[in-house]
Amino acid sequence: MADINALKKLALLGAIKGPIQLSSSSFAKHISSSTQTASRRLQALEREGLISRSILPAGGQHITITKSGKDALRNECYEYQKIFEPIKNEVMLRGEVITGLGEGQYYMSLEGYRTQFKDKLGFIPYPGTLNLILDDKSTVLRKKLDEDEGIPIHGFSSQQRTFGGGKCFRAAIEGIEGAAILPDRSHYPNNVLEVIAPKNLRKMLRLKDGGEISVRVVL
Amino acid sequence: MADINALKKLALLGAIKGPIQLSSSSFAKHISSSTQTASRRLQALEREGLISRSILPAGGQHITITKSGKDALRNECYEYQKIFEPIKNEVMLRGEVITGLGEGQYYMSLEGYRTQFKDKLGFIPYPGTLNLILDDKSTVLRKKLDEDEGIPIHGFSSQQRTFGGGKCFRAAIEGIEGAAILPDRSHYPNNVLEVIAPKNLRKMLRLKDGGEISVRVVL
DNA sequence: ATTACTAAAAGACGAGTAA
DNA sequence: TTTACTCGTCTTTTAGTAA
Repeated sequence: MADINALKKLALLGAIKGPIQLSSSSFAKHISSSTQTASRRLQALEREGLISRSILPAGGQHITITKSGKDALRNECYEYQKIFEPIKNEVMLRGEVITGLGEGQYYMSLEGYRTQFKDKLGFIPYPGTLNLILDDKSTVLRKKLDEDEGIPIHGFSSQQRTFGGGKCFRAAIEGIEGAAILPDRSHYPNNVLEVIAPKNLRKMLRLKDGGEISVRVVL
Repeated sequence: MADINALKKLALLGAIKGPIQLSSSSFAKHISSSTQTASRRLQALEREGLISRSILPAGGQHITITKSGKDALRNECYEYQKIFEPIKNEVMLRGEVITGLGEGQYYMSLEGYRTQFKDKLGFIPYPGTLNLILDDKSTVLRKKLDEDEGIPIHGFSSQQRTFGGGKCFRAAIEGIEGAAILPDRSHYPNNVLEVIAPKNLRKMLRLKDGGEISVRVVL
């Protein structure tokens, strides 16, 4: 694995938000090394896909941290938080409502899923999922759901095709009982959270795209 | 600087809470290295005062992360959090009320400090400080106060002795207006926060030692 | 001024081994 | 079994240099 510390320094210099202009020599000071090593670090980080750069003809370079670079940093952050955070059996996640791919409605209408949710969560989900794009802090905390086994939802097959499994967690969406669902093979990036509830959450909470809500997920 | 990653692993194995029993060979697996390197890592961490160990005659060793080891981890944690946390001009700190060294009462009665607080905060502090022992999460966040310049409080001299300076921050203690004070040379470890207010906080909030309160510090 | 190569110095690694 | 030494090897670093 590449030098995560160098990546951290770049993030702290602002490369997490957008491209920053930086020369190898000035970066060398930040990581207290020679310019050669600084240059090599940047090469290595680029090679591993953690940053992307464009060397400027005038000198210096534009550096941005890529998605997988952010993931690596998020993971580190999460591990350090785990050291100091008290062990809780719940996570508070905040995010912005977005319109999903529309497939949630289809899946939630299938008997194979509906009966499982009924049995395991005690409610029949409203046909449709509410999708949230989590803020950065919540995206870090969301990793906790990956580590926990949660309530398993099994896949099944119809004559035409197979439907994948996953897991879910009881959750309170702005106080309303529901669940967060994590398909084994999600179509969404890790900063998107799918939630379901017995009722239409969009209507009940009068939500529009871009509206911010918080979800308390119980592990 | 020593291998912070090895220290992180030890923390995740529980060495932050108390001594853990661990052999070099089992630690080797956790850091994916040879037993020799694992042994060397532990030696290095001990040499730098980040962990303390006692090698057991039966084999294996007891390992605890020291105070300065915790500080190093807290610092890492804080830096990673800074990457993802939105830039806020306030920090929420939580902690437990403790009885301090009693010197707060003396210092807060001195004109040299009282007039400065009056001028800079707009209130004359009640003679006495309330001391909080912060929880781990808050201790990490408290570092933000170290980095900010805050409102400076200058030192002064009487004929007998000199009194040190420091800085303070406006704060709301359970909603009551006050301030957090950070002497340049504090007698307290970094998980203790001293707060002042125009009134006697202990009385107003009916606080006893061990009572938990939260302080919103404005930067 | 840059970036990034090559080559020599420094450092880290794991095998073998002692206690 | 352990911990931790030495030693040969491999890796990483910096100095020097080119583009």
